[in-house]
Amino acid sequence: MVRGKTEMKRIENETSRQVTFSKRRNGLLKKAFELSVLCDVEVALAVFCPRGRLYEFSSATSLQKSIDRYKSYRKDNNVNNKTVQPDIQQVKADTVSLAKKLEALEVSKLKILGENLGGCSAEELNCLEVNIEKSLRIIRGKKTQVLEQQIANLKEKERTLLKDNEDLRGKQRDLEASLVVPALNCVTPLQPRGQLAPEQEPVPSDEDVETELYIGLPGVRCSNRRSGQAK
Amino acid sequence: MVRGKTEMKRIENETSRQVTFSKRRNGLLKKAFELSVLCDVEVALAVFCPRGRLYEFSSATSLQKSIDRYKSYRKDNNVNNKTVQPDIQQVKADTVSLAKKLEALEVSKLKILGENLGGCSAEELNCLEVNIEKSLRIIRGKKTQVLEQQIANLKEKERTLLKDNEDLRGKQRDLEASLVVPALNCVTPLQPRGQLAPEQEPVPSDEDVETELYIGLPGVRCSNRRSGQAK
DNA sequence: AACTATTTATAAGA
DNA sequence: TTCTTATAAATAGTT
Repeated sequence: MVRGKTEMKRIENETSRQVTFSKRRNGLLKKAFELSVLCDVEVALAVFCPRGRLYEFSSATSLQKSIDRYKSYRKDNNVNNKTVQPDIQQVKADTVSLAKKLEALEVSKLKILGENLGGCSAEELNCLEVNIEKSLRIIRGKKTQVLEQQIANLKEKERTLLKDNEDLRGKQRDLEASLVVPALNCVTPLQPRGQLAPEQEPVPSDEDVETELYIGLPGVRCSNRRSGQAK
Repeated sequence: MVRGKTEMKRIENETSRQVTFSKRRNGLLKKAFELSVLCDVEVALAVFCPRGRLYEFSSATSLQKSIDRYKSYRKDNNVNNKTVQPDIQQVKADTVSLAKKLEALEVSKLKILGENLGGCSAEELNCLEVNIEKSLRIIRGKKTQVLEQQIANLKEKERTLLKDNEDLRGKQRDLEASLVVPALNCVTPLQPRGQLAPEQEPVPSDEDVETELYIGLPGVRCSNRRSGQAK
């Protein structure tokens, strides 16, 4: 909040975390108090610090009273036995409900995937077929779209590479020229493999020059002898 | 705190108090959350608004859990609480787990149905396509099977009915014969309605015979009077 | 703990 | 309710 936004995650430095805890805890307690006074509402706050201490605030006469009110709000007003029970039942009910939804969804998915079709009527099967055909169309469309994008990207890359090649060839020609003119007896330069346009064929020199192009296989040489030719 | 310090006492203006409550409540909840995250401590907060609603925050899985921790802190942790608490947590964990599964399944189903394909790679789309094509084959096969079964059933029914018809016609012919031979003047027998082949047309008798076919309507009799006939 | 540069919170108005 | 704005308050890092 100051001198650079604080990232909303646990402060790793122990001391720093301790200091911040102290400051912010007070701030929070103060704010809780102010809210309860200004707006005339009941506020209960408990902060459990790591080393076991407890900081609490309640605008009611005690936090216990607030807890009781909370329980009352949660409709489990009774003493111990029943205090937690309804809550657990609520949660269990939620779980059961979720489990049912999950099962229904699983059955539905299985049917869509063509499994577990035992009890399906012709009508239901037809409905499934229609939905799946539609889905297939959509998915194929999306796939085409994705692939076309990939192709477009690759073509763009190809264009860039071709242009780079062109530039390199140009530079190479310049270099060749600057070498051929001052020293006619020392010519044939290395060529990039492949994609050589005819006009980029190395100019045969009058000299007995052996040019070797090496490809990446060990022991395999690609030689381009001109010895006999020039004679 | 702004445009003139706010006096720390109940805001008397109803509307103003309501607005301030809303704003400060949010601020307080936010601060409680921040404290719990930054300092890695458990914070529990409950605000009871005048109109009965409850706003709560707990960095634990639930405010109830914080209350239990509070009780434990206050050394009034009775047996009941201890026995029920782990259970409730177990059930809650189950619920969370189920909810996650449910969500994943929903996403998966949507994708299969061609919706929500935003982030799919070409590979994923291909996989979907293959699965769906397979499913489509299965469903179409099943559909064919169901329809063929229906056809088979109908054919079987037809066969049965034809056979019944045949049997009935045979009985009819027997009856006819037994009636025609001993008493030539007493003929027209009951005919099954419809589906009468031409050769089964009742042989018109020479006698003045009144034949009535009764159908199942109340008050309608189906008599085959022969009284005059026998005279 | 005190200081301060900044960020946040928020009261009032729209 | 939500947005805007001026200003009060909170607070991170420093001393």
